[in-house]
Amino acid sequence: MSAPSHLDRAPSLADVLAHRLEHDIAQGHYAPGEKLPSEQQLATTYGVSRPIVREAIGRLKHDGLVTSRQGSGAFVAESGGASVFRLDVSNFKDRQEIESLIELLMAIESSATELAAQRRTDQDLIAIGNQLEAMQAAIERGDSGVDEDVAFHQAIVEATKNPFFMDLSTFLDRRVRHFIRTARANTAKLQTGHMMAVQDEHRDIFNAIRDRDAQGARQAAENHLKQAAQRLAIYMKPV
Amino acid sequence: MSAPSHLDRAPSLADVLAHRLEHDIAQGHYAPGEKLPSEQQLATTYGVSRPIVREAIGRLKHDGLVTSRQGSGAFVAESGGASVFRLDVSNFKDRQEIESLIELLMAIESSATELAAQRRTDQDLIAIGNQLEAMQAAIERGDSGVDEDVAFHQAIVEATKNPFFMDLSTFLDRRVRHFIRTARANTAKLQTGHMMAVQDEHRDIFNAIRDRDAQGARQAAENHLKQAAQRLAIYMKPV
DNA sequence: ATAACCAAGTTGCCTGACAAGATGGCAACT
DNA sequence: AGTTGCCATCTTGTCAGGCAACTTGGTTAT
Repeated sequence: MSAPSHLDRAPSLADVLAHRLEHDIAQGHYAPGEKLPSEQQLATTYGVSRPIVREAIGRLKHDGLVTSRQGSGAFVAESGGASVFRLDVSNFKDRQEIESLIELLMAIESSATELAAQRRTDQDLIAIGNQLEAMQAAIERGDSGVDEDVAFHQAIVEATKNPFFMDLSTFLDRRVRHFIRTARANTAKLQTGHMMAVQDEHRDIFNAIRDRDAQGARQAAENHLKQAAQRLAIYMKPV
Repeated sequence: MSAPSHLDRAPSLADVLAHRLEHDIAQGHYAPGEKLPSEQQLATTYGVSRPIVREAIGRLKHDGLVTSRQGSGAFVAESGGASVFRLDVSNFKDRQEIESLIELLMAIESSATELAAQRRTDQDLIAIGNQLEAMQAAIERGDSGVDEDVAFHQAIVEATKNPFFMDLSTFLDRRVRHFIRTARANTAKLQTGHMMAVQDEHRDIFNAIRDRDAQGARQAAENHLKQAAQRLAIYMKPV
């Protein structure tokens, strides 16, 4: 079935070529705006076939590092560097990586909560309140409430109206939530006492947002995330 | 939302196919761990050739959405969602987007400064101090000092030892700096008075980091970024 | 000199083919 | 029977060659 015993699969030729070109561009070997060699030429110099070159270049195009014009050639993108940022998270649960990820999540979420308090519309507030109630219902139902927890934070982030916050938060929440799930499967320890605390912290955040108290919202969010990180630490295996 | 409405260029077949598969996976049309149709099959069903299918799937692999095993097939990745986050920034001067970007930058940078104050080694402090002096030299030289400014912040972020902060900050700094450069080319207005203020704010940050005053570092950073945003607003064209 | 034009180069895409790895079933053996 | 070993078959990875659409720069004709 799954059992993804990921031995490092051999990198494909397109992989190594893409990385090589990427490296050459970053190193300034090809200047911005410069035309890079034709596919045929790259194929011969690197000893691979043209489809491989196409795949590699296609990847760079996708990452905004080069743009190509039919009939003309491929050019490395101007405007210093890529127009898309890639955040690679190795699926592997490396403790260090998870902690770094959580730090980033805390930074994003606390700022987002502050902004949400400043900008929330009445509709935003209603949405956040609904998620708060959904969380309450989950608790009384005896559910894990992880999904509702995430939804609550998502509703807050959406009130910022900042797409970057929204996207990043979605991604990070997903990641961390996934980590929690897999980790919890090992320890299998339910903590209903914790959830009451979570809900109290959530309520503080909600009240601050309701009152448009930006500073208070930030502090409430920081407090909540700090507590959450501590609760989470239980699931972390000691190194 | 992130409609790739690249007006300049018609989307390639691989593009549309990749987006389509991406959409199907996100929509749950293909479950995690499920094997998706063979390349040949996809080629016939979508009416394109196998190389195109390969390119599209290669892109999804690159983004961590699917994994493929030679001889077996391609499977959509487990672990809820992608393992890489893509932040697409349309290269061009959309005021809304720049403001959102700057907000994100402020969130990252102020948190990073706080962390840096907690974790800095003596070596980190020296590196940051060096950049501070370089900035001073640039001012006295009459330079723009944008590069030195960025380098100062980079040195701080590196002191966090958090790779995600480092990478994201690098990207955002690059983007914003690029915006400043192009915008400044229009207004072409040098502001030596501003730079003295910048330097003062930088010094406050430095001192707080030196004293390991996390709270003070955060406040100094927030103050600096707030001021910087206001100075930057000059370059923003009214909508 | 200027304008139309054509040939070479380049990307976008296709067909066909072979090698390497994986899978499932069939046959042989215990 | 149950297990083991082998093989046909499928799938991905890679290659070769070729045609169409487009860009570019020089050449020719006016």
